[in-house]
Formats: sequence, structure tokens, C-alpha cells
Amino acid sequence: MNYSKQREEIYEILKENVVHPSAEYIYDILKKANSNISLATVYRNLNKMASSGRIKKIEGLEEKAHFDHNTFEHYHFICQKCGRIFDIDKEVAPEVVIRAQEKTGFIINSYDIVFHGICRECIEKEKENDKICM
Amino acid sequence: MNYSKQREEIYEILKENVVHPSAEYIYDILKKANSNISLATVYRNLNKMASSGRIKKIEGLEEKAHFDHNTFEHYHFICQKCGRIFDIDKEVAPEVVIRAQEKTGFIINSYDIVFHGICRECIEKEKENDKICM
DNA sequence: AAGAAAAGTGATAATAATTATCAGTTTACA
DNA sequence: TGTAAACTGATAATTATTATCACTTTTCTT
Repeated sequence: MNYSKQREEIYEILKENVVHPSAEYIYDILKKANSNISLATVYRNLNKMASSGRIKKIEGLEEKAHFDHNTFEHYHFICQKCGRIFDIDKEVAPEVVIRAQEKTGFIINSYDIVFHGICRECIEKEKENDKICM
Repeated sequence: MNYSKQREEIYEILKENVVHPSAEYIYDILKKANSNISLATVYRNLNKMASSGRIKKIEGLEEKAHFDHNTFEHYHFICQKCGRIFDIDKEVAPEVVIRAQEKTGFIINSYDIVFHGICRECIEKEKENDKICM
């Protein structure tokens, strides 16, 4: 794989963004920063980096795919209110692979856990709203 | 929700199918059984049943969504060779929700685990091939 | 440093899954 | 039995993603 300025720009945005942006989100940021990049290039490079293992593709309940520069084993949480995606530490589900392999006899190469719920910030906001309504 | 013949037919196919069919697969079966059903009707009813909780929508690494009549808490395994989707018992990951809630302070309403690997049948097939090549 | 092959790019057409629309049909229930 | 609400088939529209293609960059060889 050759060096490409565009690819590095995409990677930088991914690294700065805690909430796991989609291809289009990255494209919009670059466009606003007066780049001449094409959406196809964003997709191309995200997929290339994902298949080389430099980044990770998250495909959960959402329509779009989202990407994560953190390739450490960890899980994801999608807030049903604000839509942001958060990391969840590996240790919430220890030995899952071992147990699943023992139980099924299948070879397990990878697995993803996606949680759905309400993040702390949105829980707080709901509390505020309740106060006002009282 | 009113009764509809088409919806019940769709549900029946879902119940008979162990490997969690997609909307199009169900559509094809009905078409072959000389039904006059429309693909839109299949999608409509699958989504309706999924949001009423009668069935479950599985959205993993695949492009298409797949559906499951089993709404008991359980996980899924996608075979990277044959593409079939299998059920994985809940007990491979006990207390995941409790741990995740404690660790994050988020409210968790649901979660999905999708495993990727090779199913037993495909493991056997690979062994056969190895024998032949020796 | 020059020049050729390989890899990458932007623009846009194509694809594929899913959803929206709409006129006609079925269901439920007063 | 009639009417409002829900549902249907056909098909157009939408949305995310991928393929194509002429052109540009990068890399590697000499």
C-alpha cells in the first residue's frame, strides 16, 4: 500500500473523534476544511484501512457503517437518544469466545457486541426535563 | 394491527427456517409456492413484527438484514464459509448487561452479540479437502 | 534525477437493500 | 351491512456503498 495524503487525513479525523464517525461525516469535515476529496476516496480508504487492520469497521443496528481507530478488543454502545457510539471495555464479557467455542464446536475468529440504551448525558437531560414539567 | 394472511405466511416460513432467512429469501419461497405476494409486503411485515416484538431483526456484518422468530435472549454466529446464521445460547456471556451498566452508568436496554467463524460442518469439509490434497 | 509501473484520486454512474407512494382490497366492528 | 382503518401489489424513490475511468502521485529502478 502506497502513502496517500488523503488516507492520512482520514485517519487523523478518525483518531480525533471519540464517537466513531461514518464515512460521510469524515467527508463533510474534510470538505469544510477546504479539501477537494471525493466521497469515494473516503470509502475506499476506510475499507482499505479496515481490511489491513489499521482501523475497525463497526456495523451495528444503524444503517451506515461507522469506523473506529481503536483496534483493541472492545465493544460498542449506541445511545438511542443522541445516536453517539461509545466504547465499552472488554472486561464486561470475559471468556465469551472460549465458552462459545466449547459449547458449539465452531471456530470463532471474531465477535462484536453492540449495546443499545441511554448514555449518561442523555439520562441527565431527561432528569432536567422531568424537573421542568413538574 | 389487523390480521393478514400474508403476514402469517411470512411468520410460518420464519418459524420453519433454522438459519434465519432474509426478506428476499422469504419472498422467493412464497413466489415459488405460487403466491402473488410483493417484496414490499414482505419487508413491511417483517419490520412490523420486529417492532412489535413478535420476531427479531438481526443486523450483523452482512449487507442484508436477517430475521429470527426466536425472541428469547440469545446470540448469533455467522459462518464465514457457508454464510448460514446459527443461534448461540445466552449462557456463553452471563451478566454482561449488569457489568456493562455498572461500569458505564448508562442504561442498557438491549444488546447483540455476533460471532464470526467456521461452523462444524464447514470445518469437516475442510478436513476432507486436506485429505484429498495430501 | 528520469521514467515507467503500480497505486491512488475525483467525478460520477451503477448497484443493492430498503422504504415511500398510491390506487385498489381486506379486515374489523358499530 | 357499511364504513373507517389497515393492508396489499406494483413500482418509483431513496440511501449507502461500490465500480469505472481518465488522470495524477508515489515508488522503484537504473
